[in-house]
Amino acid sequence: MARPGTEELRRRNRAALLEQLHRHGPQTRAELTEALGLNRSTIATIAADLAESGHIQETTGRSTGSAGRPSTLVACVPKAESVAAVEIRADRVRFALYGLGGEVLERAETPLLTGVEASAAAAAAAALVEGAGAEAVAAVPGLVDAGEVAHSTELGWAGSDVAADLADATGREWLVVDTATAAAVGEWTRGDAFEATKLLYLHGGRGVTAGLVVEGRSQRGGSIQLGHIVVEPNGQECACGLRGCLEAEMEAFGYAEDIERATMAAGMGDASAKDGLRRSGQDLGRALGAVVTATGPDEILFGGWLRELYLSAAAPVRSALAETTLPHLRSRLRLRTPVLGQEGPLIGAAETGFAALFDRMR
Amino acid sequence: MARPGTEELRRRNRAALLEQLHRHGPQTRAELTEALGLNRSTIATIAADLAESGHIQETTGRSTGSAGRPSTLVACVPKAESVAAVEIRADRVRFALYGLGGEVLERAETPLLTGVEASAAAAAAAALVEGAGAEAVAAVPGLVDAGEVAHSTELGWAGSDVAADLADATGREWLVVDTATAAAVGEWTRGDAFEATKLLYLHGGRGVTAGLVVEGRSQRGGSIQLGHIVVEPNGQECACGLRGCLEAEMEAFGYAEDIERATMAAGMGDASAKDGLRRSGQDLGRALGAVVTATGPDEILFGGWLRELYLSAAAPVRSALAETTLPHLRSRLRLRTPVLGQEGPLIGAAETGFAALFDRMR
DNA sequence: AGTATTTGTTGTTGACTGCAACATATGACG
DNA sequence: CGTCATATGTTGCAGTCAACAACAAATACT
Repeated sequence: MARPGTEELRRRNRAALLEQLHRHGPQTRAELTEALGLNRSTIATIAADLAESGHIQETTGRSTGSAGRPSTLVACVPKAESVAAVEIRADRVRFALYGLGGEVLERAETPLLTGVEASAAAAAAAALVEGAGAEAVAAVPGLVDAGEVAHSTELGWAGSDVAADLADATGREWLVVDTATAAAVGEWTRGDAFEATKLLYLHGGRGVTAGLVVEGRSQRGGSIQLGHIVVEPNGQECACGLRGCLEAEMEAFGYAEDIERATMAAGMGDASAKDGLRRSGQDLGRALGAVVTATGPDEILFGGWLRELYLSAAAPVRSALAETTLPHLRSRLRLRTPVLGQEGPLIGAAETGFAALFDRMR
Repeated sequence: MARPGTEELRRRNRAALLEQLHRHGPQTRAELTEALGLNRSTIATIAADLAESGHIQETTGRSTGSAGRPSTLVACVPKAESVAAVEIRADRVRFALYGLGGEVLERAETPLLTGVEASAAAAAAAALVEGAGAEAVAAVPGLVDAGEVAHSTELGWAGSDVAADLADATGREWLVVDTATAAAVGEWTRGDAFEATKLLYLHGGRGVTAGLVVEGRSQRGGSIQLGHIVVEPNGQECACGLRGCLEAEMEAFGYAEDIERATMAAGMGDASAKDGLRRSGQDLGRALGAVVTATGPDEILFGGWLRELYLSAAAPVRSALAETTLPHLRSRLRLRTPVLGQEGPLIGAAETGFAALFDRMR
């Protein structure tokens, strides 16, 4: 009875096969053999195992055009495992249940009164989730550290133990990640940023945060308060108590979530709007410069309203960045906008949950 | 013949046992059983295996004072595996050969002419190493990325492929890490910073760099050019082409490696020296603020001449840090000085090599 | 001196993966 | 349309591994 020994191998291989299908879609057994580096017979054993437990479904292979016996196609069953993802925002809580392979099984949302406490948001999330999914993950905009939200400009929270609140409200464990990091994971796994080894996602909501993801995986401390990088020593007073934070300096220009109006005004030739955008872009570039020097990403995505800011003020962002980062760090840097839009944080939260699920299976 | 399958288990367990001995010193088989979570009999098998290959030595157990048969003591054999560590500095190349368990087997150094090219430094390193050790690791002060030194203020290099130069000169593979990261690894593994989950080591040489280590392991992009964080927009011109870099601003105060003179002068009441230290500390604190916000460490070590700066200007460093980081990030932060001194980078480089060696054994 | 306790040793067992031989299903070719 | 080449699934077997249990050994305690 060698359980923790040899059976660990089986568990690892099971998890690897399922993860492969989850991430890269239906594949033939031959492709799986290649991808996992295992023997044909081993794949057969594991596939039979997973088929019996209902995780995968095999369909008799169709001809591929080339010679040889066609390989059987293997696909994961969406409902076999699912992850409940929740995004907590200032105005509402969004929920989606993702099945294996990334399919959306359910979707819902609840409006939230502004200025809501963490426990109330947790209650709203609990009502939406109702025990669905093997893992539950919440994305919260702010500085997240070990389940706690240390600071959130958007929600006005500080030191809220959201993981505990959610656990109390639902009677289960929760993972908590920050929205920017979640979105980064989403763009890497389901967007087109999978080539980036170090991906920095900027999230512009009521606050400005950033998330760093290395090879697609979030990591402890990847939650970055970009909005509280000091860009102007002795600058504007910020709600956080510091002076000259990026958020405070930007707020002085009078917009934030109201970026559309500003870009429109600038487009119509409004000089003060133009100048505001330019200076915002410059401040953002400076803050980014420090973060880039400190973390060395190779791709930066501008999400939320920063997307609009970047699209209409790319030049000042780039030039401020150029003035504050070494050539080498700059040269390998790609600046882009995300492709998943609103869904990014939810998808990324779900993928974080799936990663945990696969890890737990091993 | 199930090689890549079940034999992988054996390899993993062998490596785990050896790593345990390397990191925590001689232990009894009973302790190893506890630490690795394996069965007594399994430990016995693996120990016999490693004893035959000469990696460990078992000595009959002595009484521990408590009841029961005394457990046999197991120790790793230093010469069984070794790592060659080299530190390249502006004035010399230092070399030490470390055996399993961290023992120093050899030590040597070669003076270097100032303004030396990367290839010449590589040749000097090659002569010192001469095929010794299973792994060879070089610590270089600067921005290291995938074996290349993108920027080094101290050495005056930019875009030097040191890994390739070393490989050419020695006919073997080299790992290249930056000096600050190496020192961080050293302080974590052999110093007293093992409690830190995110350790930031500041290295003051001719340039100012930093290294980030998460749970004792260096990571891609952990090499931080702290000296090129811009602390003064439109400030002093820096050799790197930017303006207002920390290095350039500090250099304006006239010291760098000559910190002893400055602290002494300040101690004697020299007002301008005092002011220089204060302003240097302030600039350092500001740059640190950005790095802390971006990376969220829980411990910072001031190494090289920054040690002296910190010891004599802790107040301005702390207050500037307080003005540029959120309370939560600051509250869990411990500021300290390293304990390994000059040996830190070499020890850390060696430990990086041992980590690679153990990974390769698996 | 005898008992309790802890640990090393040995033979056995259940499990896993890889291999090789065979069976099966397709395309290519005459 | 039949044969051959090719690629893949299937099956029985072999080699390896870690856990377990029973036994032996070595110590402390009474």
